[in-house]
Amino acid sequence: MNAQVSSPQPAERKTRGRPRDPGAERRILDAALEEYGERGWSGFTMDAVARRAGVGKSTVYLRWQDKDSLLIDAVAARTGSIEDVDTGSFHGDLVEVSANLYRHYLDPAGWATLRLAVDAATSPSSLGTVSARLAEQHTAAVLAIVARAIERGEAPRDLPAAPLVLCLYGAVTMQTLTLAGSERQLPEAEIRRRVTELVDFVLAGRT
Amino acid sequence: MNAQVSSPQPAERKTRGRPRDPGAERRILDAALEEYGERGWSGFTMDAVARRAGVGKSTVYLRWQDKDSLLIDAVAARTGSIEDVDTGSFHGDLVEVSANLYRHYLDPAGWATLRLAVDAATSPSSLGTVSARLAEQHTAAVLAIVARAIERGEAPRDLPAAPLVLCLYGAVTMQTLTLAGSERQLPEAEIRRRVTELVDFVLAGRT
Amino acid sequence: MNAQVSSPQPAERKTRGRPRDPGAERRILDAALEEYGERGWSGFTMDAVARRAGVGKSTVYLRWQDKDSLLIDAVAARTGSIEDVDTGSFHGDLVEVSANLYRHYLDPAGWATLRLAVDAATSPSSLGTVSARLAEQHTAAVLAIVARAIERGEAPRDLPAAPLVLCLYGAVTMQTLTLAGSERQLPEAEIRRRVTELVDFVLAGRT
Amino acid sequence: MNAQVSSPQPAERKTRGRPRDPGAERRILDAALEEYGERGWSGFTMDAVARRAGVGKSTVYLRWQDKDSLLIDAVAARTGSIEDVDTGSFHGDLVEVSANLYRHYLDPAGWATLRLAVDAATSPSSLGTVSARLAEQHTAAVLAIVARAIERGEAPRDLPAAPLVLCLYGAVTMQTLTLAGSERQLPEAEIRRRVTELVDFVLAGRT
DNA sequence: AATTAATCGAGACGGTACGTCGGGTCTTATG
DNA sequence: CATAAGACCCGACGTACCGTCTCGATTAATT
Repeated sequence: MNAQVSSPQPAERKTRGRPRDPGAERRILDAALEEYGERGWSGFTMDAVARRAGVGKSTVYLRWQDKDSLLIDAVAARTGSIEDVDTGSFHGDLVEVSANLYRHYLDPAGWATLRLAVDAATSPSSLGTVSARLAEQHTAAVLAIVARAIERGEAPRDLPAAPLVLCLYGAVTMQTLTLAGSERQLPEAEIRRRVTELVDFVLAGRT
Repeated sequence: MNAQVSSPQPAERKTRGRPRDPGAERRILDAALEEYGERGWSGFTMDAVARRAGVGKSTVYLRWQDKDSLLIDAVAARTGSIEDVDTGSFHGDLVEVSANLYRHYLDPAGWATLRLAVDAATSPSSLGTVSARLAEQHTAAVLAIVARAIERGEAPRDLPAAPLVLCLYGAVTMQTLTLAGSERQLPEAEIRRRVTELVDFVLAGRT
Repeated sequence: MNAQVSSPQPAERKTRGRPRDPGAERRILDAALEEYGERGWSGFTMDAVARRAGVGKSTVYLRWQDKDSLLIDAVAARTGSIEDVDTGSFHGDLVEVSANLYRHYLDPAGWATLRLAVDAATSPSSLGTVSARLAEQHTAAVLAIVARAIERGEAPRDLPAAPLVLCLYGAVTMQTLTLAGSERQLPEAEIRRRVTELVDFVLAGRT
Repeated sequence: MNAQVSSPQPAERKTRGRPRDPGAERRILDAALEEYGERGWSGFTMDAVARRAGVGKSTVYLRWQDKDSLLIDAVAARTGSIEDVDTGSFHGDLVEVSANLYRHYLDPAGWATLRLAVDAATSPSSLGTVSARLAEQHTAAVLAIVARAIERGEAPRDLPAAPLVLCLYGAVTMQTLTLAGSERQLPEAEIRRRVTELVDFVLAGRT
């Protein structure tokens, strides 16, 4: 998916003057993500990002109005491809998509998505919609899974999809929330175990 | 409840010289909360807090080692009394406790709890336990509710309490996450409606 | 006079390709002078000059290698025709030429000449000769006047011309130096009065 | 002399809070002068000054509002003790004071005084008076010399002192103006020779 | 007519310095 | 001693300009 979230300039296509370096954007986003991963939020510096991307600060500020916007986009760019999943069974799909989210949250960049969403919720800025947009992407993916399951007759026609998404994603979020720094290295098997437990709970008596 | 979380210096009682102004602590915490509510995280300034509290910066730093600690305490001080609930029915208790959480999250100070928990999860600092402690409080409360329900025969003995808590709290969290600034004023009825939907979903086929 | 001082590229005459816009040079110099007059040195910007001249920055940098060179030329272009003066008497000539200089210094562009000369004196750049060249022009003019006066018998054959030039020009310079922004609008009569006083002093006992 | 020219803050004496480091001011001024001497105007950086002075940038900006103000003060601080001179004879005094000025101008810091004066004359800022104040100091010194000479009977009672000062100082200024970088190392004897020539010219027929 | 080569306006580029702001510490004089 | 005030060092912020570069679009002189 990976749609720009707060997105560099509305892009008035006139092609007057030197065109923007098409590679710069990618390089900056990557640099931002790496910096964020290595130094964390409080060590995250625009100067460092620019330097690492081999770019002048003006080039960064030409595309993003401030630090937050950049980080949001950098982080949102990573938030793709969680969603498309098709294992053949309803239960399997939910486990798969939840495990994806779980893994996403264990990655510093992925976790940053959540942090920014939390920030955005109360901040007076215009970025308030970030979380909503991100959430929509996820929701849509799970809704597709549910629709498929209903088609296949694996789920009742009146299965309340919205609460299901909220519960599943929320549960994963809450669980990763309690994992401190060192514990954030879970083996794949453990992730699947935890996720399966949640899916089982959510699906109990509905298949 | 309101246990100090990272807490002003243990304060070795020796009482030589001028005693600490007993009101200062409260004034600082209040000021911190107000500042945080009005300006958000990025506008939250130690100078501003001190000024609003009518206090010197040293007085603040004498009690809290840094900005994070202060905000954590300021926020934790508000985080009380979510938990004890007894409406007489399992369903009612869950609705009540979820609504409490919902309301808590709509308050800037309450929301800050979540933000700090998110921060703490990846930060190398010693605050990593904050979220855990907070989560424990909540979990314990819901576990008590579940135990009571089982006693009353309203729930099966093998009801998986842990996933239930995660799903319910997670779902509330995710839902408030998508609420932007202006939408964060929900009428009580709307809160109950949303919460009831979630509880119904979680309890379906289990009562 | 108006010789190019650091001058737009020697221009190797080959004339293939589009010829340079003949008006651009003039427009840029004018714009530079106006900008300098309005904003002063620290507000003098290449972008602004280009914009005002209705020209791309490349067009400017194609003709002058840097900001200094442009300003020098812009300013030197205005520095003409101070020198040729012939009133018929020695005293009259000196008054005339001094008044010319005085007026020149009250004009922002003229004043800029001095500023650049001062800059050039210590800067390691190759502009070091600017002041010298300018000074030579002036000196030559006054020397001509002195020679004429000696011919006419108005001045002794051993009149030390060099110190005379230094004193006269120096005195005018120092006097304009103490004039702040608002005071730099002197009526013609006042200029003549001040200049006459200086010439009288310098000529005393020598005619 | 060395009066503050644009001078750090009017200084509202209340002595609340930590007093300003009394050494900082001196250290900053010295650092500024050294930086200016070594790197010249265009290489003169606030960061470098602060670093060299072992001081934070805020400490600098607390005392001077911007780069210009600092440089003016740094440079003005050096402009002292040119003036007091008493060799016993009128001619000797003038030679002495002129040689002092000459030497002052050959020093980068001293030359900067002139540069700033020139800047100040046209700049819209409030520093327009710098040059005037500086000039006054010098003028006053020479006037004292003239007065003494008249007392001693070495000069006529009606000697026009003002033009004399202007001519002498102006001539020295103009002469140093034509000296390029490398030529600015004159042996003491050469300075005296040049200065004596000027004084002789100015005094001719008046002693 | 097609080609070639230079110039043009526009504006993005990598840098560097600016002046501001905030964190956390330190130093006074006053309780 | 603690306190209120406020200066201190540090380092990041976002802006502004410099001088360079790269576009697409002219504009002539040369094929």
